[in-house]
Amino acid sequence: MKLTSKSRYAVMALVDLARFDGLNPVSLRDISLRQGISLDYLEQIFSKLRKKEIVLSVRGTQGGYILNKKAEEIKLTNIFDAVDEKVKTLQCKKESKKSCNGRSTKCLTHNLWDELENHINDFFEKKSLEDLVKENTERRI
Amino acid sequence: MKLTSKSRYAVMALVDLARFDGLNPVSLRDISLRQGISLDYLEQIFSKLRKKEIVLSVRGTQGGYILNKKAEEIKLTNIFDAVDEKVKTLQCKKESKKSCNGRSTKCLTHNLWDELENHINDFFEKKSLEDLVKENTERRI
DNA sequence: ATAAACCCGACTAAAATAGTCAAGTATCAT
DNA sequence: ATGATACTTGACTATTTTAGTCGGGTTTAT
Repeated sequence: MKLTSKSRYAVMALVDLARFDGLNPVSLRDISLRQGISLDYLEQIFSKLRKKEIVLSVRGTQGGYILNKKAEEIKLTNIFDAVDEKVKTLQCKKESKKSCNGRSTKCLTHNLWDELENHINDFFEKKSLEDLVKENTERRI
Repeated sequence: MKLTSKSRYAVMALVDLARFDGLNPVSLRDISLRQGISLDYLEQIFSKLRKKEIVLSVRGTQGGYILNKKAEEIKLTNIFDAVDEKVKTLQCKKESKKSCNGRSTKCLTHNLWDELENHINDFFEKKSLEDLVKENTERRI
């Protein structure tokens, strides 16, 4: 399983975007400055978010990004999926062909990792971008 | 967050050990053969498990390892902790000093990762080695 | 026209992972 | 006693992943 700064940045950037969303597109430059994330890196991340239709881009001056869905419809699962952050406990891919077919004593823990994955995915499927924005604005009152 | 093959091996090896536990010590060589894990790597892993008092070693011929606690008392948390598998979403350590103190817009997602960690740790704290052994023996009937 | 912004692919330094290797020490069986 | 078995320890290394950087585009508002 992995969960690295790329997905953390993606979530941070989208929360930032969601808060300023509505009027004008938000430029990566602004997000970069506010969140302290490298602009170049943000571009990579948003390229993926756009391909998964989580954001829309507006090119040219005054351009930027806007959310392509309501914040409440964007679940964390979608974000992680977009940036290739596999919520995956390293499994027995190679072994599965020969030995991890239920009969062998290998992969005793096979089911465990499945269970864990489901457990985590549940968490991410329930949590939406809107939840995070709310939590944050509440806290700053 | 990390969850790599080291912890997978640790769990696999301990389930294996638990199943053969009781009579004689189980040698790493046997576990290595049964589970297809490099003997050298297992030695590294068991060295850590021993230091955390999860297993006891018996040296010399006919030696090996035995569980140091009842299987039901060994929770997955303990195992992960022993092999240094931090269940930790990479956090804002460095930033926290200057900016992640509640006032800044950075670390908007700070709480999220805490929540996630707790969620996962719950899972691991409930699951014991015995659970895994049972699940496995049931499945093979 | 020009500057602001997105777009895209290649490159790379550093860290983590998944081991290997070598040289021990302890204990049992004979 | 002595050899074989098995644990003990620490150093080493190849591979992969991560977290970016860099250079060159294209689009569009003003």
